[in-house]
Amino acid sequence: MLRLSKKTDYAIILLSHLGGSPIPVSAQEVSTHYRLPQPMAANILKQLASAGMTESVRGQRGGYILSRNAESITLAEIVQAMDGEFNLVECVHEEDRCKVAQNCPTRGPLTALHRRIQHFMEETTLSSIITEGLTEREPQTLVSKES
Amino acid sequence: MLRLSKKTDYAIILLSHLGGSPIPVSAQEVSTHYRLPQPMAANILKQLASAGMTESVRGQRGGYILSRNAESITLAEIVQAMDGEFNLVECVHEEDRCKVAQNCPTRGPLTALHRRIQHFMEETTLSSIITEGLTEREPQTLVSKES
DNA sequence: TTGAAATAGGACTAGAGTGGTGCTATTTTG
DNA sequence: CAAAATAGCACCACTCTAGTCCTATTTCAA
Repeated sequence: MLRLSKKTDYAIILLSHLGGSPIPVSAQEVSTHYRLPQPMAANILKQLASAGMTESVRGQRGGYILSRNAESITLAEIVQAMDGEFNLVECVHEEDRCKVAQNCPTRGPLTALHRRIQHFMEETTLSSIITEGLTEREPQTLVSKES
Repeated sequence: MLRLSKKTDYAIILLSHLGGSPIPVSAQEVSTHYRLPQPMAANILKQLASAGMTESVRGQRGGYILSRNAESITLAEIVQAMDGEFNLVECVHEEDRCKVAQNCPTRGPLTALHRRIQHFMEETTLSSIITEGLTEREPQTLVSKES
């Protein structure tokens, strides 16, 4: 249905939160703050840690902090970590396996769309997400379909 | 996983094919031409017909033709017919239901991405897909991520 | 007029993916 | 030493996807 998974959605929220804290934040804290189930939050933070976007601090008073600054973490990276490789259509990166590769009319336009989305996600950094989240609290213009 | 369904993919192929034929094309024909399972092709063509993009001709020598010219059929419309409403994240069009709407950092950037994708899909017509499919048989530049 | 070829409109199924939970072990602090 | 936290799993219920199948109806053509 062309939708980002909820885990990716949550991951963005959690990373944005971590970006605003200089000390480790626990899964408990974020789960209560955003009213997410605690095991869910814990799992996502674990996944982000093993993907190298956060560092963990174990033990009491432990939690997670960003392992890099928010400018260097991209939306593309987050999606990749949570959802896996992004391929708009199956054949985007496997043209040789396609049955009708030579006369397939979809490759051109769909790979073009794929590249646009990929490009946007690579250009969108966690820091820009944090900034937008702080400033654009009433995104009327963003919701309407017409420009 | 942020992927178009195969049915959407097939639908684009089939519509492109119909765009090149002045006479009705049957499900049988396209299924053999593109090596798709016949029932699959038949179902997709039925669905496209009920969505108003094709018209059906029943009986022997029947089949489907485009109900409008290819310039007026957009990728957005095809995706909508096969995959349903496009929402990059659940909350794109239901901001009031969101638990953390006020301090949700994802709305801004994700609705922006949503709108870009939507816009591209609305700008991409079936006729442009057909044209690209005819001319760009070696889409090297489209596959590479850099550029 | 009758049979073949085609659509109409369903229901249906197996398998994959999603969202979410749970458990045990380990680490660290107070 | 106990509490609080992460590590690394496995696991489940549910939904969605891809694909199949069946019966009825329409139309052409021999």
